[in-house]
Amino acid sequence: MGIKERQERDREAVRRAILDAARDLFVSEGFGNVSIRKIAERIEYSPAAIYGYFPSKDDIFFALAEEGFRLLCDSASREETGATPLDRLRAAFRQFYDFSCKHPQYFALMFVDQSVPRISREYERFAFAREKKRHVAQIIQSCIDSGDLPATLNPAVVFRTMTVGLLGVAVMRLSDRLQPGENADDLATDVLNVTLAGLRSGVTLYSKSSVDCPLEERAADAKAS
Amino acid sequence: MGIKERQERDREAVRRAILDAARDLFVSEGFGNVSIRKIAERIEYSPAAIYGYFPSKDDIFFALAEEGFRLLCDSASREETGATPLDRLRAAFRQFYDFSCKHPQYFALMFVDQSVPRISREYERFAFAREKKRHVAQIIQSCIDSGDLPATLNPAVVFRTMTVGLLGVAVMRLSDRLQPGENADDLATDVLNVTLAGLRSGVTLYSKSSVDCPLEERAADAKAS
DNA sequence: TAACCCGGTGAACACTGTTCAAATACTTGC
DNA sequence: GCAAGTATTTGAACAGTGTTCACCGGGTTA
Repeated sequence: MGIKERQERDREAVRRAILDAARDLFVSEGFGNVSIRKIAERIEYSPAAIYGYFPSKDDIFFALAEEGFRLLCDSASREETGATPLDRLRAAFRQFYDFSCKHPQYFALMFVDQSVPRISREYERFAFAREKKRHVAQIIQSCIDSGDLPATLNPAVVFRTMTVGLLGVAVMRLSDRLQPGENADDLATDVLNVTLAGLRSGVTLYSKSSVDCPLEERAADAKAS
Repeated sequence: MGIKERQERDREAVRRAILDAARDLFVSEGFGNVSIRKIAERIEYSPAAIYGYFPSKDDIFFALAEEGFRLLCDSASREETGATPLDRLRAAFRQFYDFSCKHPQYFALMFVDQSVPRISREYERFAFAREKKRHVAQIIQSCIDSGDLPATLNPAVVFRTMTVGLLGVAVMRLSDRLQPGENADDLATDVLNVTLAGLRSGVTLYSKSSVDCPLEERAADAKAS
């Protein structure tokens, strides 16, 4: 009765081989230069065989994006031994920026590329990422509790505000739009400091958002699909 | 003696037709779906003819990016009738974000796409954009002069800090990574306010940068090419 | 052993950017 | 007006892309 299981294992092994080959190719050549035929050659299968495992090329990239989120969430799990809540918050977002430097291809796939927009829709599949987000929101909350951040702030909006600043730096760096004299790392530090300072200053935020997607939105989403 | 000139005009007309066709295609279908053959069909020329006007497809996109910068700089020139220097500064960056909403394809080409990174290198060609940047830097300086921003701030770094925040929001919006409950416009407002509040709070910025690229960098750049 | 099923394959389709020899259109010199 | 020369335009081809599909072969099941 182990036949079915062995078949399943084999299938999973090939699936992994495809993803590994795709990852190797796209970290070394950029995801614009990854082709089904190159992947096929690397795993010594015919190009058509890949379509028995993934319905399209985009789905391979989608799986890689998921892998990227796993990578980010794992790396961000360590190094939270900051002294103060504010230090831990700073470290968490610094790690977000560092990730964009260490894994530029993954980062582009996860946050920039327009061909993989399903991410914000696939609820179940990215539950772990939302879990991570919730964790950072707790750090933000502890900053509020300790008085490092004003009590008027919404943790979810703080999260987004800090995210987009560093996302901007990362995009600027990855798309090579900085002037020769400018340094992305220093800019990241400045953005981190300026944003935190701004948040501490007691500005009133307009955005309405919560760490988890509201239930009514989830229902509307389910109805749309 | 007008023949040479007429020839040149004809050439320029075809060049324009190519760019117009490319622009139409790429604002309606996204620049990933623009092909030389589609452009050729639109202008009723053979695909090969286009290579008499542009050395490669990337150069067409590069020309479009330049056009986008012209569009941004022009649109940003109006509406500077803010009451206070700070209002004018806010309006300038709000327009940057608005541009990303009004012309998403241009914006992606100008600030996100990795296949057009020459922009930061082509010095002469984008002199007008640096001129615009200098203008915004002057607004920032007037904010400093009026006491709306601390005198310790470097205008160029202020410029970058505000840019990357809104760039982050724009990228988030364009790549469709916001959660269903989140609103990009509100987020842009928050980022604008938080960043300005942070800058006003008297943080010390680490980045060293100037509005114009330092001369020694220009020399190094010229040597590299 | 025969039937079945399912994974892998080669070939093909419709695309893509780009190149190049050949043909055409036009300008110039006689 | 005709020939020579020069741009410009073209069709065809090359090498590549994602994707589909009829077909084949081997392991599984009856």
